[in-house]
Amino acid sequence: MKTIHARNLSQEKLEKAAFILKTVAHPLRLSIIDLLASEGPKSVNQIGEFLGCEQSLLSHHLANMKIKGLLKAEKKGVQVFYSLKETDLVKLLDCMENCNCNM
Amino acid sequence: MKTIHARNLSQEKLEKAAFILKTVAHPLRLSIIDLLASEGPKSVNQIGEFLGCEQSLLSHHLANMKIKGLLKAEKKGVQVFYSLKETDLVKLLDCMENCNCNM
DNA sequence: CAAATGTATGAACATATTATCATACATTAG
DNA sequence: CTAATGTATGATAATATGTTCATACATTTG
Repeated sequence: MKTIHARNLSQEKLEKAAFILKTVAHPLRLSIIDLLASEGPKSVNQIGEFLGCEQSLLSHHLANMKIKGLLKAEKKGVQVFYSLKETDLVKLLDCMENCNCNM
Repeated sequence: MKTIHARNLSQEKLEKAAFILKTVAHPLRLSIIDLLASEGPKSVNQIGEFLGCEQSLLSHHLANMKIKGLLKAEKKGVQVFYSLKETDLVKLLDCMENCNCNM
């Protein structure tokens, strides 16, 4: 793919934005963000119970979002509490929530 | 994957949001949206010149975004002018632009 | 130490996404 | 009608993503 010259957004901004959007563009991940945003840090099990999601799948998603810088993790004993690293993510959720895209 | 019970966002909202985010989560697509948002309807060739992108690749992306309800197309002679169908997309761009996510 | 609990990880698989190429189609110009 | 231009499409290939399963690892409890 050739270089992109966007009028308003720089190439770097575009790629960063796409990277974040890609990481977030999944129902389960959105619900995780939604949960952590409104409830604060939660352990893997707690998140799993809230969202009705299996441990392994959840762990994979959490690890991925952590690697990509969206979440942070804090270990307390045998449990790991995840929370939002980038609180700006809430803005994205708000944006989507108020979006009347009729598709 | 089991059902998701998000605290704030309904399952339907979550899937709709993820669908839109997925469609948009690509540098080229973001730049297309950015261009159409600031310049209005543009033909495939015009977009290609602006963004330095090949015809076929661009056509595929445009068709995809059209199918998914983000863009609309109007044929004028041999040319096809694309424009934003969902102007709310601009909000998303603004949101990403103002996001200080340090990743 | 052994067992129980909470979490992570790797393999395997299915599916989706992105890009490229060749070619088809539609419209206008000559 | 033929050629030129603009756009769309299908096939293919490469890569990425999402899910499941089995199992490993770490920590606490008894």
